Amino acid sequence: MSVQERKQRERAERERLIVATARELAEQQGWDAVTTRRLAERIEYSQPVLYSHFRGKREIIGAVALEGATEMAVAVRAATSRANSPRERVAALAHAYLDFATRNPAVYDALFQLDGGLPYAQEDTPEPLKDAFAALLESLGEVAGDGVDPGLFTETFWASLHGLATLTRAGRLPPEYIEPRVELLVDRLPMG
Amino acid sequence: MSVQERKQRERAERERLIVATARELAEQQGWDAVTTRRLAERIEYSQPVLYSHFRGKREIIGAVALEGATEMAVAVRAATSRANSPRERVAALAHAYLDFATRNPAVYDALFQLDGGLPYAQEDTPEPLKDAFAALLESLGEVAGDGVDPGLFTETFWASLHGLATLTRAGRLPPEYIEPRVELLVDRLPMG
DNA sequence: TCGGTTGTCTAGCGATGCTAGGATCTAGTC
DNA sequence: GACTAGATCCTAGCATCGCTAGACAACCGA
Repeated sequence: MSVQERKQRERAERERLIVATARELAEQQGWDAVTTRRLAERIEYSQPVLYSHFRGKREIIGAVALEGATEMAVAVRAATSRANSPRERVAALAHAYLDFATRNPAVYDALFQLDGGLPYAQEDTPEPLKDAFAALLESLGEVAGDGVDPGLFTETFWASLHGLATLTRAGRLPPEYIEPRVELLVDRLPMG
Repeated sequence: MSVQERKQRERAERERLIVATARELAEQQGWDAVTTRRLAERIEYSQPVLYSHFRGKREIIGAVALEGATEMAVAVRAATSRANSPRERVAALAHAYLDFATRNPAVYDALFQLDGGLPYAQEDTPEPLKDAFAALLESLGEVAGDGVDPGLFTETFWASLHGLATLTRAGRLPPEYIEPRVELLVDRLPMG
C-alpha cells in the first residue's frame, strides 16, 4: 500500500514539475519556445512522459492557466482588502489586475489568450476560474449602479482592463500613459 | 517596355491573389489552417513563389491586416456619418467596430491579435493603420471630456471594445448580453 | 525466483515554415 | 531565326513541431 502511495506522490510531484517548468520556460522565452522536446529535456524525462500526465500541450497550458487564476484571485483580493471605499477598491483592483498581467505575461496568455482547452463561463468551468471572476465581482459588483446587473458590470469592466492589457503588451498601444487610461476607466465606469 | 509593364501587372495581380486567398482560407478555417503549402496549392503555384512576394507567413498576415484596416476605417466612418449627435456617433462606432470584428474574425485577428510584423503606434506605422485609428478618433475625440486628451480617450475606449470583442469570441464571456455591455461603455465613458 | 504489470525510452510519423539548386521558359542580340 | 543570358518557377529537402507505436527495463506480488 505505502509503495503505491509513494508512487502517487512522486507522480504528482512530477506533474507539478512539468507545469512549473512550462510556466518558467514560457515566461523566459514565450510560449512558442515551450515545445514538448524542450520541456521534456528540462524536466529530464523523455517526451512521452508528458503525455502520461497531460493529453497534450493544450492541457499543459490549461494547467498553467488554472495555477494563474488562483494567484490572480489572491492578488486581486489582497489589493482590494487594503482599500477603504468602493471607489478605492476599484482602483486597487484595476492596478492589481494590470500588474499581474505585466508581471506574468505568459500566465496571462495561458489564461485569456491561448487555448488551454478549458471551459469558460459555464457550469463546468473549473473552480479557480470561477473564483478569479468572483474576486473581481466582489469589488466591482458594488459599483455597478442602479439597474445594472453586477455580473454584467464586472464583465464589462474586466473586458476593458483586458483590452488595455493585451493591446499594450502587443505593442498596439503606446506603453506610456497607461496610468491615465486606467484612471479614465476607474473614474467613469463605476457608479454609486 | 510594355512587356515589363505587363509582367509587373501580373505580379501585382498574383500578390493580390495571395492575400485574398490567405484571407479567405483564414476566415473559412482559421489562421492555423493557412499553411504555406495549402496557400500555394490554392493559388496554383509552388511554395517558393510565396516567398518571392513576402518574407514569410508573417508578412502575409500583415498584408491581410492592412487590407482589413482600410475596410474597418470605411465601415466606422460610414456608420458614424449617419449619426446626428456625438453620443449617437459613439454608439454607432461601437456597434460598427464590434460588427466588423464579428463578421471578419480572421482579419480582426490579423490586425490586433497575431503578429503581422507591422509597427503600431509609431512614426513608421503604415498609413492604413494610422487612418483606422484616425477614424475612431474623429468620433471619439469630441466626447473625451474636459482635461482629457482625445487620443488617450480614443485609445481607452478602443481598448474596451477590443476587450469585449476578443473575450467574447474566445468564449471567455457569455455571448448573450453583448448589447447591454456595449451600452454600458457608450453610456458611461464619454463625457460632454 | 519467476511472471506480469508498470513505467520509460528510442525511433518514427505526418505536418509545419522556409530554402537551396536545378530546370524551364522568356527576352533581347546577332 | 538561332543563341545566349537572365528571369521565373518547381522539385526536393532541412530542421523542427506535436504526438505515438513498440521495444525495453524495472519493479511488485506470488
